[in-house]
Amino acid sequence: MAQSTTEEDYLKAIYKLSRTKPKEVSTKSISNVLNVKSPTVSDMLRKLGNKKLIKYAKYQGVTLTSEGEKIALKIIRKHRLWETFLAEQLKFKWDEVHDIAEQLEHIHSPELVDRLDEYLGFPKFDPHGDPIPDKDGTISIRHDKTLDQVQIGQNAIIVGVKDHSADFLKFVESISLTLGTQLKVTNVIDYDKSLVVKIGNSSERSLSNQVCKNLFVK
Amino acid sequence: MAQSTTEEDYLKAIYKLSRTKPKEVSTKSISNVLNVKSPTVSDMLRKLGNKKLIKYAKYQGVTLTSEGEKIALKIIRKHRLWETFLAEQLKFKWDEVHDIAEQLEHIHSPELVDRLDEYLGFPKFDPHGDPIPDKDGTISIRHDKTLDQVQIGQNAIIVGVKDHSADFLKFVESISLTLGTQLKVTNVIDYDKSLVVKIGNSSERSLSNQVCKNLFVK
DNA sequence: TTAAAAGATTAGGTAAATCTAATGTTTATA
DNA sequence: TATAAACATTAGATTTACCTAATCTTTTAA
Repeated sequence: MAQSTTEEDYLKAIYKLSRTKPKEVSTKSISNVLNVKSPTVSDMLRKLGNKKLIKYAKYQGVTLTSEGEKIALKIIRKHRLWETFLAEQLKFKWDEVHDIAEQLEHIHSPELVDRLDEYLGFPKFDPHGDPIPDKDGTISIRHDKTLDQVQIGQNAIIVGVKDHSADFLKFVESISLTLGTQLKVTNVIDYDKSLVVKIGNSSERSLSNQVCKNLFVK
Repeated sequence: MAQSTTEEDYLKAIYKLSRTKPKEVSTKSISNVLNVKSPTVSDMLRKLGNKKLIKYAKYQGVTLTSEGEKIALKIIRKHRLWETFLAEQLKFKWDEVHDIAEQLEHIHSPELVDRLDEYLGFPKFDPHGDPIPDKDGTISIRHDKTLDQVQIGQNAIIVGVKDHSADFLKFVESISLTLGTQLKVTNVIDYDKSLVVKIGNSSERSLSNQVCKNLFVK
């Protein structure tokens, strides 16, 4: 049986939350992510539980069943493939693609997703460096460290972002910190854990700890 | 104020119906096209009337206001641009693109439509030969005759289809009657108004009047 | 020209997804 | 460890888009 786009949004949210936080996902956290009140979430959890897409026991938080995870990964696959299309083919900036992909991810057509994948040359990562699940739902897990973990004197290459907000993306773009950018950590300020880095060949620049924690590097 | 996708579907249906039938569109005809019962249509007409998107007087049929027509044309523009993308870029067959475009036409992003238009090289016609409204909502009107109006001995080129059903499209494709195909009317059977035509360089073939009426030619 | 048929609208109801207010359960801390 | 705070659920209401049954209005045809 098919899902409504609302149900898909919940499954995606639960999937993403279960990656970071403890495995059990709370009603509150879903409510925050989806911008709905908690009773709304409770209702939907009961519904998804009945459909066997999540494991739900009242007051205990939820986890996806393998069926639920499969659906979540399909949505994420579509989202990231569309983001790639928008950025690479239609030349949207990386802070513009998210909202449009948020709509496109709900287009239903298995054939379309796979053709798009092929059209784009089976990309492994989206414009933000996030891995794209393949046709079978296999997704590679990110093992990269964040920039705040890089030692003084070492080099790093930007391979992804943790914060996907347009604000953050616009900021890092404005200082030329796009994917693939090389940089070198020239100093660490103990006081506020900010870093001084040299971006490419330009002059040095200070980056707050908050910024560094949101940049994946290799 | 924005429209729901349902409202958009109604506006598009009214636009299309007002092209063929008399200018005033009936509740019944909308109900047929959208596969909903007439009371549902009545409700929606009242709503669209309040929003000034249609001119609606009970029992009198409806017409679009210029605001309503503007919206309908935007949807049609999106639909036909997406169909073009699906057929030309993703290599879908012309009977496969409609259903997917039916979903894609509701993606909301003015920027996206215009970039897609540019990406495709500002196409004037979609894969079925239907004109694509431009950015300002200007649409060229089809003046082409249908194949049943071609005289014996004359040549014709397929430039469009009137029936967009997958069944019809599959059939005409199966006998190589795609857009741009040249043919010659070699005989007209008075009895059932069927035509005998020579398609390209292949052998002759009979086409029923119903088929001929659904093929636009030049 | 009027009565039956066709078509349109109103009345009343349902399901999905949301909300607020009230109540129940867990967790954290005084 | 008792209790306040935080969190989750239930109860009841709303909106949108749909339905069926009943009632109007218009059209058609006898």
